[in-house]
Amino acid sequence: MPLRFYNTLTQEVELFRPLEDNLVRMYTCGPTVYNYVHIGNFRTFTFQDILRRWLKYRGYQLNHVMNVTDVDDKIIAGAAREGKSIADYTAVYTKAFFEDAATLRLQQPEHVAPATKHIAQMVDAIEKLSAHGSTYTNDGSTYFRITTFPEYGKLSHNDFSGMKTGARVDVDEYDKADARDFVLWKARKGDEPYWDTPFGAGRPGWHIECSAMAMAYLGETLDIHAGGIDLVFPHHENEIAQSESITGKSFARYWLHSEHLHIESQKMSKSLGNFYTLRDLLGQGYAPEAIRYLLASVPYRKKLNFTFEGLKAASKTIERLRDFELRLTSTKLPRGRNDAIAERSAQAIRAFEDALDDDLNTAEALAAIFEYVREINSALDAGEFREENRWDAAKVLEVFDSVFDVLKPSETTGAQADSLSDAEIEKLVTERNQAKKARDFARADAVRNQLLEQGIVLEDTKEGVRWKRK
RNA sequence: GGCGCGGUAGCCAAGUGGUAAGGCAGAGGUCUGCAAAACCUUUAUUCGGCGGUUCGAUCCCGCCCCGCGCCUCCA
Repeated sequence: MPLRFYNTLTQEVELFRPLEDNLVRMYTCGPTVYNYVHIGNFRTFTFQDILRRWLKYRGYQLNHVMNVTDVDDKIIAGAAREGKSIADYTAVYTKAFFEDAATLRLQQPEHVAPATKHIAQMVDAIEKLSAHGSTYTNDGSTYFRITTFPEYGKLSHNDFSGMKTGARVDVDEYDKADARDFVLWKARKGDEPYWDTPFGAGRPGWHIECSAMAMAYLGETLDIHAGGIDLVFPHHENEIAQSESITGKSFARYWLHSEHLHIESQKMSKSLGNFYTLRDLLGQGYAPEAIRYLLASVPYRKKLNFTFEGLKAASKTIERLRDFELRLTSTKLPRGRNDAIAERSAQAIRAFEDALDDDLNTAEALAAIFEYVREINSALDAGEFREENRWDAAKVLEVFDSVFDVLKPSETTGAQADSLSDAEIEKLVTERNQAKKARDFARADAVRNQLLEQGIVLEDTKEGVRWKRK
C-alpha cells in the first residue's frame, strides 16, 4: 500500500501525492521562544521529524519551512521583566530550542523562519487582504473579518453560520467587531516594540506570520501543513482564511495534527505547570534516545501518556536493540548465507515500511522490528544464521534507525566521560580471563566487580567475553 | 452546549467481521566456576457497559458510563 495520511481537512485517511512530482512543500508551526519548550512540545516536533524522515525514505525531496515566533505578548512581557530587548531575550530560547532539538536528533528543516525577519512579507499580506476587503481597523489595529470568508470553519469543522455578529467582546485587550474576528496587526502600545507600516505602527498578530512566511517560501499551495492538534482552531483555521482570501487557492492540501502528550491524564502545558523540559529529564539521567523513542513510539494521532515508568521501559527497549546489534557484529558465524533468513529480513523491512506508510503507524513498525529481532536471536541460537546474513540483518537495523535514530548512544557526559578507555577495558578483560583459566575465581570476580563499578558490564558467551558500557 | 479523540493484560500499546501484534514489568528455562548479562518460553476464553445487525463482532449500528482535547494564548 502506498503512503497515506489522515487529513484533518477531510477527516479521512488519504493517499499522499505532492502537487509537483516528488517535491514536498511542507510547513510546520515551530516554537514561540519565550521560555524553554517542554517535552509535550517536543512530542509534536518529534512527530514532524519522523514525518520528514519517512518522506525522505520514500524518495521525496523536501522543502520544509518551520517558523519561530519571536515576537508576541509573552515575549514582550518576558523581555520587559528582564530589561532586555526582545531580540536578546528570544536569542537565549531560540538557541536552547535548537540545542534541544539536536539532542533529540531532530533534523533541521530546510528553512527556519523567524517572524521578525519577515515583517515585510506580513505587511504585504495584510495589504492584499485589505485590498480584497477582508479587513477593518479599530483603534489603530487591523482585523480580519471572518464573514468575508464563507468557508471559515472548514478545517475545525465548526459551523459559524449562525453566530452572532456585532457583539463586542473584549478579547486580548483589542476591540473586535465580532468575537471570531482575529487581529492581523496590533496597534503600537506604550513601550512595546513596533514596526511602521502603511496601516500604522504596531506589530503582527500571530496568525499572519504563518500565512505570509509559508507562501513566501513555498508558494500559494503547500502539500503538507503540520502542527499540534490545539492549533487546528483557531490558528490554522485563520491561516486558511487569510491565505485563501489572498490567493483564492487551496492553502494546504494535507493537514496533519499530532495529539498531545499527557501527564496524569491532562495535557502537559506551561499554564497548568505540569511540564518537564528536556533538560529536566536529562538532568535526571535519562538518555536523549530514550526520550526520543518514547515520543516516537506512540502513533502521532494518539494521546501519549508520559510516565517515568514508560521512560524507563523505553530505555530498556533501546538496550535490547543495541544488544541485538552487538550480538550481530560480535558473534562468530559459519560461512555462507541462509536464504530463508535473507528473505525474512526483506520481509521485516516490508512490514516496517507498510506500517509507516499507513499514516506513520510507528507502534506497528516497531512490532515488525521486534518480531524480527526475536526470530533472528533464535536463529543465532540454533546456528542457522550465517556470515553473509549479517548484511541482511544490518540492513533491517539501518532502515529502522534511519527513522527512529536511537541505536547510536549519545555522547557520554560527566562520570562516564572519564571512564575507562576501550584499551584499558580490554586489558582488564584479558586479565580476568587469565585468572579464570588459572581457576583463581576470587581474582576474576574482583576484576569483574571493578569493571562493573566503572559501568562496564561483562557478558560471558560461548565465544568468549563481550563487554558493553551500561 | 458545539466540534473532535479515546476507553484492549500490572503499565504502554497495535489490530481485524471469523475467535487478540509488539514493548516494559512478572514467572519459568538455557548458558555459567558462581553470578551477571544476554537469549528463549510464558502471561487477556477476552477487548468500558447494555442492546441490535450477522452463521459469527473487540472490530458495524444505537443507547449509556468514564476520561481527554479544542471552542481564549497554547505543540
